[in-house]
Amino acid sequence: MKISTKGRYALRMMLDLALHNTGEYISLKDISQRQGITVKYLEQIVTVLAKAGFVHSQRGNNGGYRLARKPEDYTAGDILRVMEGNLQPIACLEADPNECARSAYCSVLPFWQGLGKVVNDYVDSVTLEELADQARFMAGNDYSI
Amino acid sequence: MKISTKGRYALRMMLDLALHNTGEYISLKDISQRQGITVKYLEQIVTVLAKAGFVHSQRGNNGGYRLARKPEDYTAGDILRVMEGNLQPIACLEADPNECARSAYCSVLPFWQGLGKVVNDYVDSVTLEELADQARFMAGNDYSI
DNA sequence: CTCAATTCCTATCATACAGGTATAATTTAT
DNA sequence: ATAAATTATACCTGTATGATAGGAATTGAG
Repeated sequence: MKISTKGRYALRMMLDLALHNTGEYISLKDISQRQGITVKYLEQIVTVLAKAGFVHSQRGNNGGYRLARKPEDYTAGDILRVMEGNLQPIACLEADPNECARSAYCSVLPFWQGLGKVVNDYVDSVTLEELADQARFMAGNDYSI
Repeated sequence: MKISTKGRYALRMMLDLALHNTGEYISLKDISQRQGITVKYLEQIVTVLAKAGFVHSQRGNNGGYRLARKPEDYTAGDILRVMEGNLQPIACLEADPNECARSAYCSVLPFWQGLGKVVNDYVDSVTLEELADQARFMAGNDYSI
């Protein structure tokens, strides 16, 4: 019952991009220094975010990444689901194909469905802009975090 | 972001005991047949439950396990936390010793704390008795599930 | 007392995933 | 051209998960 580092780091990376959302491209090197995550690991994470259309990339010198939309148009849930897959607590609640044989008469299923719902509702209630606001508030306008 | 089979099976096992809560001891063999889980795997799970004082065991012929308290005195959260550890979404939120170095100025921490709270509040809002009611309702008094 | 049922204890094993490193190819701005 | 950056791929190590298995110890019933 844990969020993996990929999901956590993705959130911090998107937050970093939101705090430096000037329109210019931000290099992974800069993000790496601010966040204390190796460039190599960030590459793996940002590749997924780019494929999902969450960030735009620019190759070459002065290249890097920037947000594809405005910070208020991402929820934390959007970002986490891209990295972690759906946020359902058990496999039975994912796509129907690999449906559990007991599902028709599984009396615990509604309980798990309820848990999946509160989790997804919560993470979708927080936007990237709100996280950025929180970061600016805590850092007193020092966006290095 | 998944509950492991240990947690899921523990819940089904406790539910099975609740549905057969006659005061007599229930053998793992019986539970195994009803739940489709091997006796050997059930042993591992019930050992944890017994150490936590959630079930009482009786050795020897006609031995087995029974609930230590009434079904309404367990929450699903009690059972899951015993098997899964605390249900916090990230390690930073566990015991203070291995505290993250960034925690003092981590602007994402409140978000994760909020997620941990909705998860724990939800699982603590459902009792074993309520799960048993649901099972009896769905099975029409056939407690085999 | 003995036997059978059952808990208890300790291994073992395969697989998957997490977390991270390394190397090299390709693209682009200047 | 060349430097900086992305992109792709492959590899590595450790740990957790999801089981299975063998056997010892305990107990109740006959």
